[in-house]
Amino acid sequence: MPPRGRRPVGGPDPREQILTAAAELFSELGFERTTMRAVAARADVDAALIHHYFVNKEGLLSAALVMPVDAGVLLAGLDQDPEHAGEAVVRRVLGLWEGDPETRRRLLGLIRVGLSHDYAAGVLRDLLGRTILTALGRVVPDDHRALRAALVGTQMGGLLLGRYVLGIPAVRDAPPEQLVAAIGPVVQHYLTGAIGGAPAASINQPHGTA
Amino acid sequence: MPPRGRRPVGGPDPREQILTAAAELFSELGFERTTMRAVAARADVDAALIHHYFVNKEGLLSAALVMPVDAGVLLAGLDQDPEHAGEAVVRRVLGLWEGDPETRRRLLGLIRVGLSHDYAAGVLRDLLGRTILTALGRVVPDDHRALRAALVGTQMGGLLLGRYVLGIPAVRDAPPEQLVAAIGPVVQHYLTGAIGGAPAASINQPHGTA
DNA sequence: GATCCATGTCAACGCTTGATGAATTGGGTG
DNA sequence: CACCCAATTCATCAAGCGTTGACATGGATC
Repeated sequence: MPPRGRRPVGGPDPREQILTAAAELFSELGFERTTMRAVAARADVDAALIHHYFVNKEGLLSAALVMPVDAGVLLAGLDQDPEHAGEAVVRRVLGLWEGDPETRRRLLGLIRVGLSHDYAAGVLRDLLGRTILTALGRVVPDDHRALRAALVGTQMGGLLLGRYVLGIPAVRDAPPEQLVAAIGPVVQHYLTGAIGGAPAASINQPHGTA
Repeated sequence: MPPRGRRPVGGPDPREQILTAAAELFSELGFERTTMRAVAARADVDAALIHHYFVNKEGLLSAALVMPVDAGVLLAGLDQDPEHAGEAVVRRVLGLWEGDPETRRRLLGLIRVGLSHDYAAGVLRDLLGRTILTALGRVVPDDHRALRAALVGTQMGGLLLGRYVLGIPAVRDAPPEQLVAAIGPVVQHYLTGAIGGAPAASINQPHGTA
C-alpha cells in the first residue's frame, strides 16, 4: 500500500488502471456482481479514488464501457461485392472477436452488462439496431430496410450469444470459416433475399450442392 | 401481519405463493437484484420462511426456475411435413411466447437469469443445444446434426433476445407471421440445407480491420 | 519558496443483504 | 388430552455494499 497523498511521477496512470480493471471485471461478472472494492483492488488503488474520477458506479460503467469498434468501419465497403456481403459480415464480426483479446473482452462485457443493466442495454440495442442499419444501408434494398437490418442483428447476436456467452459446444468449437459458410448465406438472405410475402423464399447456395 | 406460529388452514399455500413471487421477481430483475425480502413481501410471508423451505437463495432459484415447456412436445411431429419444418419451428416458438403470459414470463425469466447466473446458464445452454437437438432429431440429416441444431438455437435465441429482451423495434413490433415468413426459411436452411464445406469467396477488408 | 489544486489514502458511516436461532402456534397422532 | 413436529414469525447477526469527508502529499504557478 503506497503512502498517502499524490504519488511521485513515473508509475502507471491510476486512472487508466481503474478503467482497465473495471472493464475486465464488468465483462466477467456483469454490473451488480462487480464491486467498487474489487475494481480498486485490481487497479491497486483506494476505492475512494474511483469516486474521485468517476463519481458513481454508473459513471465508472459509462466510462469503461466504450464501444470498442466502429460498426461503420467494420462493415464498410460491403456494397463492392454485394453478392458475398453476407459472408463478409459474418467473417468480419467473427474476425473481430477472434482477434484482439482486449476487444473481445470489451465486447463480451458489453453484452454481459447490457443484459443486466439498462444503460448498457441501450448501447446494445443501438448497436444491433440503428448502427447496423446505417452501416448496411447501401447493401440493403429499400423495402423492409429496418427489418432486414434487425434480422441480421438477431442472427449475429444469437451467434455471439451461443459462441461466446453461453458456450454451446457445437457453436463454440466450430472453426470460424465453417460458421461463415453456414451463416453467411443466411445473412445474405436477410440482406437481399425475399422477405415476407414473397413465395418460395429459398436460400440458394452459391456453390450449388444439395 | 399474521401472528406467529402455524397458520390456520384454509388460506392460500404460502409455499406456492413464494414460488410464484420468486418466479415473477427473478424474471423481472434477474438473480442479483431480486432480494429475499422482496420475494417475501410479495408472497406476504416472512423472509425466514423462504429459507425454511428452500434453504438458499440458489435453492429458491432452482425451485422457481422450472422449464415451462417440454421442447420435445413443442417440436413434435415436425417430420410429418419436413419441407415446412422451419416455418413450423418459428411459428410454434413465437406462438408459445405470444400465448400464455405466465409461460412468457417464465421463459423471459429463464433467459434473464440464465445470462447472469451460472446455474440457469446451464439450463439455457441445455435448452438451446441438447434439447433442441433431440427434439429435431428426425428432421435433421445425420451430417452436422449437432451443428445444425445449434445453429437453429442461435437464430431462435437471437430472435427471442431481440424481440423480448432487448426490444429492438423492427423485431419487437413485427407481426408474428411476418417473422415466420422471414425467419422460417432460414431455420429450414439450417435443418436441411447445405451447410459448410463449400469454399467461401472472400471479400476485401477495408482499412485493415481484422 | 509560498500557495493552490489535483491526486491519493484513510476511516468510517448508513444501509442492505442473506442467513440464523429462538420463540410460538396449530395440526396430526397415539 | 398429551405429545410431537411442521409451519411461521421475530429479532438479530455478520458481512458487504456504495459512498463520503477529512486529511496528506506532490507538482505547478507566480
